[in-house]
Amino acid sequence: MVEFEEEKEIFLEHIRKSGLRRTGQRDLILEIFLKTEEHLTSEDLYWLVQKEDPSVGHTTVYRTLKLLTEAGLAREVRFGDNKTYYEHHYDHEHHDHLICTSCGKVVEFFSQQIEELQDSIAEQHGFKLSHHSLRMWGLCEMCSKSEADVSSVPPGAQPRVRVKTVIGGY
Amino acid sequence: MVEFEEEKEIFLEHIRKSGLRRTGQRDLILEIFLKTEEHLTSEDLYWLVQKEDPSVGHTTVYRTLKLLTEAGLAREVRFGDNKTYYEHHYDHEHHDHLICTSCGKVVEFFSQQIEELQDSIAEQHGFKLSHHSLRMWGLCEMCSKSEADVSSVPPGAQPRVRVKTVIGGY
DNA sequence: TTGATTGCAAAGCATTTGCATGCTA
DNA sequence: TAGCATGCAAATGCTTTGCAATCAA
Repeated sequence: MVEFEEEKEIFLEHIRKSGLRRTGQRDLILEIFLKTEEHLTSEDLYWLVQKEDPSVGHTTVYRTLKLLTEAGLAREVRFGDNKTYYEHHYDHEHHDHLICTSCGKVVEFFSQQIEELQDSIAEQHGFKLSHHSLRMWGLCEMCSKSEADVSSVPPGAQPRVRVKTVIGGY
Repeated sequence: MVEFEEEKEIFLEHIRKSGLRRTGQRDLILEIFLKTEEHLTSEDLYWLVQKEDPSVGHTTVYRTLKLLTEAGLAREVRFGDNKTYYEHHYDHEHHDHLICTSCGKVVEFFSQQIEELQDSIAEQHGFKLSHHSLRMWGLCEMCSKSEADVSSVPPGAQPRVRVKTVIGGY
């Protein structure tokens, strides 16, 4: 069984429409991106690709992620650590992010009510909206419980977001 | 009449509490920051400071802006061009941003309803919220009117945001 | 064959850091 | 006088670009 047929077709269609070329590297990068259901940096994806084909360069991964974004398969997100993460975009509901500033956990959520309010605010200001980004930072349940007790931070917890001074606003 | 007394007092108080020192550079940078009611990068502020005192270095402006942020006088914001902007924070209502992707115009807005929805969503997920960032991108009224007609872009319009692929998510 | 694609190295940017000197408290 | 602050230069980290070689159509 072939996986991600639809996504791959969309990619090929985008390649075709834009007069670009299909290459082994692009296929491989797309494949691995689609397989990985996580927020990835270009760097992260680069290392995954390396395991399959060590000849692929950093640059190609960067360029391919841009391509996937243009094709509507990927979406760029930032969590406040000055890195660009990519997540699946095609066939994924639009959503926003809740980010734990202690352990780096990211929760995706969606609120129809907020979406509607946003549209109406944009309209009030005469804006034709193309996209938006809503991020909320705070302590997740686990981290706020163990706030006072440093030793109880989950072992191996790797904060994705190390917020010194907050980027992206309060 | 002395302007910005309150802000200056807050700054001095912060200096005191943190065991830091008051210097001419910090005073000057604060003064100019307070005078400028705009979204400024460290670079922007650096050049304004240069006009008054060419001996002040870039580093000091960076460091002082961090200080002002810690003191609660400034707030960092990002609009999608990978630069950090600063805006006044003290005694300024919390607000979010609408950004025109064509001319770079930034509109500040506030919605009590959205704030409340955010709080309730965070609560549902067990998060103790510390801050958030909501940005919406699109075309402002003027730009969407002149969309088809490139020649009618306002002369001298300096897009603050040059969005190639969107940073910060849709 | 033609022109897009690749990978390397180098360049770009915004931001941060090391360090000797200078200056508040 | 102690040690924080400053400014320079260099380093950093992520991302983009120039370019010669390679490869898809």
